[in-house]
Parts: sequence; structure tokens; C-alpha cells
Amino acid sequence: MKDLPPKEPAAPEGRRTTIVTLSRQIGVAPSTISRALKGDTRISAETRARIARLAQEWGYTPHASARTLSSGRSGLIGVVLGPPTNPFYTGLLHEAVRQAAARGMRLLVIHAGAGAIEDMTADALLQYQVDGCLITSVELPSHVGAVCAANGVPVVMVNRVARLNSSAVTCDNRFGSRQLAELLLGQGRRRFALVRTSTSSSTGQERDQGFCDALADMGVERPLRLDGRSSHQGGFAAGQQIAALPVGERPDAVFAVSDVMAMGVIDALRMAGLSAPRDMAVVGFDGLPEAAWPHYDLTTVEQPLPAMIGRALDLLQARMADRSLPDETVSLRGRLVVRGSSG
Amino acid sequence: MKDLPPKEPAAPEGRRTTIVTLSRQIGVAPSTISRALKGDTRISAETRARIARLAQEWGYTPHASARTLSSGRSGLIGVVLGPPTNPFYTGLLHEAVRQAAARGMRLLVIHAGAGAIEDMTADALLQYQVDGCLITSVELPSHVGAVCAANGVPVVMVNRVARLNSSAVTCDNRFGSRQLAELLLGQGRRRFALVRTSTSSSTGQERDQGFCDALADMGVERPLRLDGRSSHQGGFAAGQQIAALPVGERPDAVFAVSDVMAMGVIDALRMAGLSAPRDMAVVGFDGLPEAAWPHYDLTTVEQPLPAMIGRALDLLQARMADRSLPDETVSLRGRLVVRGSSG
DNA sequence: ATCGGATGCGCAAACGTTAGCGCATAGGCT
DNA sequence: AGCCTATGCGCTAACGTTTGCGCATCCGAT
Repeated sequence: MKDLPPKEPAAPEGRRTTIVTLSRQIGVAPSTISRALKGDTRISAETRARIARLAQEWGYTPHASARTLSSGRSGLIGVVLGPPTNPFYTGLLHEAVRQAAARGMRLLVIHAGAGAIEDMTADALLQYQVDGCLITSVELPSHVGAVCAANGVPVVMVNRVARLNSSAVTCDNRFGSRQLAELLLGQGRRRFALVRTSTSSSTGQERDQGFCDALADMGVERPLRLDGRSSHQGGFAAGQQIAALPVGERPDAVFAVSDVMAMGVIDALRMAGLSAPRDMAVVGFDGLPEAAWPHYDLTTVEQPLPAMIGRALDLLQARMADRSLPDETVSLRGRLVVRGSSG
Repeated sequence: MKDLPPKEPAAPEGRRTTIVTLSRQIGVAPSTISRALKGDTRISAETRARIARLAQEWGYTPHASARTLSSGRSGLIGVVLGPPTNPFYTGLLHEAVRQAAARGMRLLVIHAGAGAIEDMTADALLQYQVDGCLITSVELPSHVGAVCAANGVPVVMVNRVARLNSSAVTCDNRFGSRQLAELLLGQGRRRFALVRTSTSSSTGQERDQGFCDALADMGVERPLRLDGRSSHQGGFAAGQQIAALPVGERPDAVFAVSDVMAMGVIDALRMAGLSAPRDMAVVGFDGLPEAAWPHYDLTTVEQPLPAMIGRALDLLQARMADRSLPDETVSLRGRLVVRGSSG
């Protein structure tokens, strides 16, 4: 009944159990151990089984650095994360951690937040030999892009349009915002306001265009445009402006290009004594968990985050295996989630 | 005017510039390069300067894996991150990334979220030879603890009490919630509700106790206790219960042990037609940026996050340098931030 | 009996850095 | 002039894995 986990069962000198420890135990070459452990069929099935058992018994753990040094592959994905003011990035990180782990990869956080990325920081990509890079920041930091390109490190942007030397996976922003527009138009709304981000991200622009195109198709006049930071505060400020409009000029529907901003709008309206579905419809985009809070009850388009991360990792892994693959952009359709805020 | 950044200036064969590339260029031993680059004073100042210049010229980037393999130090900090439902962890991550980078270290995200951590995942700690571990999860995942302890990897818990084989840095929860209690008592509030987390984290318990002790000191009866998940939803549910109380039994102040929960409480009250400072005071704990939103305007105790992360990294680095250092717990005082929600 | 090809594994050279010794050279001291 | 201590580097052996070859052995086919 030796049920103990393989806790240094026979590594007496406190030295790590390595591939040669095993090789000496069992009387085969280290290379055989290495191959057996990764399932190389050139090694007979029974030898592989014996080796697997031995490794288990001795609590063998591969040494990632040694593998990296020898093979050039680190199993690490460099991540540049967007600002904390948008919970979307938080969800994205969590999903990425989970899925990467399932594929045997880990996330190395290179940079997080809004600030510019320093060159020194970007060098970590090289130092740690990341196999690929996941970027969700507003813009592909130039130095990171250069470093990756110069070293053949594949880059995938998530929720951003592709730049030079990068693939990308996004939500179908145009289609999504068109759906929102059509929903509102179908309700008879005709006076629109559009709350956008001042830093014109590709995502924001696409949502803007998709929405406005749908309005144009119906011959509805262009919406009132308000710009602000992509955060609750940005939306809040826009909401205050909207609330301050003379009653006659008030829109009957407002589309904020991100859920956080929409939440800000709602809060601002409320503080001005206006209410989300009653005085005007408010819709957002992203599908944050927060948008479902009863207090917001926000109609939005939910980005298919798990699928997006999955595709992003697919793209990355494909390009790790074959560096010559051309850049690719995939866009996935989101799901319109109709809640109370749209009336 | 050769202003180009050191972009493979002379690495013709696409081979990485290594320490021996440099050593051959300049005619010294590789070991000398290594020592010079890390400022070893045994190398003359002028040689060091020459080498530094050469390295710059050739765009030399150290190979982290090689260093790790040889020296045993990876420059990596393993991170276990709490659930995405509490923005506190997001802020913590951002701060940690920034400060770690400033100290030349990177964050390897081992696990994120509420789910249990798998053994395989924990093994990444060993594989990548992390120098230390930062844990903010609710409880120290047992396997992670075991792995770290067995391999002498220092562990620091943040916002959690220390477990066996770990140091910790927390906010002074008792003092903070006492301050909140005294603030409310000073206003004449006497009927209290306490919204707690059902999973009894050390943090939650301490805040509970600090608050109740202060009440007891004033001879005020024990508060009504409501338990829920540590999220907006948990707080929301508690808020609904409070709102549903007969008017005579309603508290005149509620303390939610975290800001997210307090936000949930406020939203629930509001949906029931009650309002935060008017019908009862609501206070939280953490000092989230979200708490400052005009819509919440939440009185809270702000955890000194930058200082906490700083101390956590201090503890970690000290224990990397000297593994024999005893575990240490430091608690830092937060700052009472009085806003509108407390009336 | 001989040959040809699988099948199964071993050899040894990388990968880039670090660190324990050890060996010169130079200068100051007696 | 000889000895001693710095000062400044070089040698070399790790660190643990991977991988391109290459070499046996064994099987069946000729």
C-alpha cells in the first residue's frame, strides 16, 4: 500500500531526477529515455512502458530550460495584456491560461496595462525564447513586433486587426454591431448616439462602421458621435454629455463600442435621473459577465472568447511547426444577447 | 548616420549572437564576457566597458534558458491568480507585472481562476525552475505548496494569511475594518449587517472580526450576518435579502467584506428602490478603482497594493538569495477612503 | 547461405551560460 | 633581488535535453 505520491522516492542526494538518472537505472541510453517519454514509436512499446513506469516511480520532471536550450522550443507564450480598466482582458487572460495549459503551454506575461512597453521588456521575448506571442494590447508595440519578426516568432493579435507580420483573430465586429443596429431600428429607434474610443482602435472603428452602415442602409441619419477613453469613466463622461442634451436633441438609443463604456453610460444616465430602457436604449459590445448584472442588464454582442482563444492558439501552434505559413486573419461571429437595456 | 537599432548587425548566418560570438570577436574567454556583463569587479573597468560596447553593437541578448540551466536561477516568478470575478486580482497582476519587470523578473502564470489546480499544472513550477511563487488564490493549492516546499522554492501569499512553508503579505484587515466600524458608529449607526464570503478565507474572517470587535467595544449588538460568494453576484444576493427585510428589521449600515460584494449590495438595494447613503450606509474593503465610480461612490479601505507587491517581491528575493530565511508575515495598513456611500 | 530492409537503440555533439579553480603578470614590501 | 599579495583572466566542467547518424540484430525473402 505504498500510496505516497512520487515524492523524491529514491533521489537521496537531493539531486534532481534527470533523464540520465533514469537511463542509468534501467540501462538504456539517455536518448532512448528522451524519445520514449515523448512517445517515439522507434522505441518498442514495452520499453516505452517500462520507461514511463520508471519515470513515474522516480518522480521525473523534465527540465524546461534544458529542453529549450537543446531544441529551441520553450513551451512559453509571451502575452501582452490590455489595460485593467476593461474586464474583457481579464476574462481573456483566464481563458488563455486555461487553454494554454491544456495544450502544455504556459503564459509568460511580458507586459500588462496601457503604458508603452519598454525595449528592455520586449527583450524578454528573446531571452526566454517564447514560441509565440499573444497580443491584446491596443496596438502592436513596435519593438515587440520587430523583435518577433526578426526572430521568426509568430504573433497573433486577439481582438485586434492584424498588423504587419502577425495573424489575428477577432470577433466579427461589423456584423455584430449591424445586428445591434438592426435590433434598435426594428424597435423604431431613429435618433442614435455612438460612444467611441478616442484612441481609434481597429476594433472600435469596425464597430462604428458596422453600426453606421446599418443605419445608412435604412436611410437613418448619422449618429451623434462622442469619444472617450475605453473605460467606465470614458463611457460615464459620454453619458453625462448625453444626459445634458436638451430633451429635443436627445437620442433614443446609444451604442457604446464596448461594454465597459456602455456601463459607464448607463450609470451616468441614471445619476442624471434618466433610465436605461425607459428614456433611451443602451447597447454595448463584448459580452462581459458584468453586463449581465441585473443593474445593467445590458444588451450586447458576446464575443466567443473560448473559441477565439482556441483559434488563436491554433494559429500560433501551426506557425511554430511551420514558420513559413502565411499570416492569417480569422473573424468569428459573436452572439447577440438581448437584455433589458435595449427596451 | 548609422542610426539603425542593433538589428543583427553582423550575425550573417542568422545565428544568434552568443557570449562566445563576443568572446571570439574581442579575444577574451567566454567566462570573462559573462562576468563582465554582470559587472563583476574582478574584470577591469575598461575591459568591462569594451565588452559592454561590443555586446551593444552586436545586439547580444542573453539566453535565459542557458542561464537557468547553468545557474539554477530562472528569473521567473510563478503566479497563481484569484478568480476574475474580483477585479482586485486584476489590479494585483498588473502591479506585479510592472514591479517584477523593474526588478528584471517575469511572471509565469501557473493558474488563474477559481478552479482547483491540477497536479500537471503545478509541475510547471518545477519544469521552469521558478525562483519563487506568488499566490493570491483563496487557498494555497496543496500540491503547489508541496512542490515548492520540497524544492526549496520560496512562496509568498498576497492578501492571504501564511500557510505552512510560506511567507505572506496582507493588508491589516482587522485594523481596516475597525476603522470602518468606528466611522459608522461615529455617525450613530447601531444596526449592522455584515456581508461575508461563504468560503471562509482568512482575509474575510479577519475583516469580520475586526469589525465585530469594534462593535463589541461599543456594546453594539452583533450584526446580522449574510454569506455569499465573493463576487458582485454574491453581494447582490445579500443585498436582495437585506432589502426584503421588514422595515423595522433593516440595518442602518452594511459592511461587505470586499468591494465587489459591496457593489453588489448597492446595486441590489437600488433595484429594490433603496439607496445607498439614504436608506442605509454601505461600506466595502479593498479600494478597487471601481469603488470610486460616481455610481457607487463607495466608502472603503484601500489596500496599499503597490507597497504590498513591493514587499512581496522583497520577501521573495531575500529568500531566493538565502533559502534558510524563516517565513515572514507582513501586514500593511490600508487607507480609509470616505466617500458618499457611508452617508 | 546471402542479402535487404526493418526494427530498436546507442553515440556524441550540440545548445549558451555559469562558476570553481588556477595561472600568469605586476607591483609593493623587506 | 626575492617573496607575497593583488589584480585580471582563462580553462574546463558542468547543467539536462535533443537529434542526426550509425550500428547492431532479427526477420523473411531469394
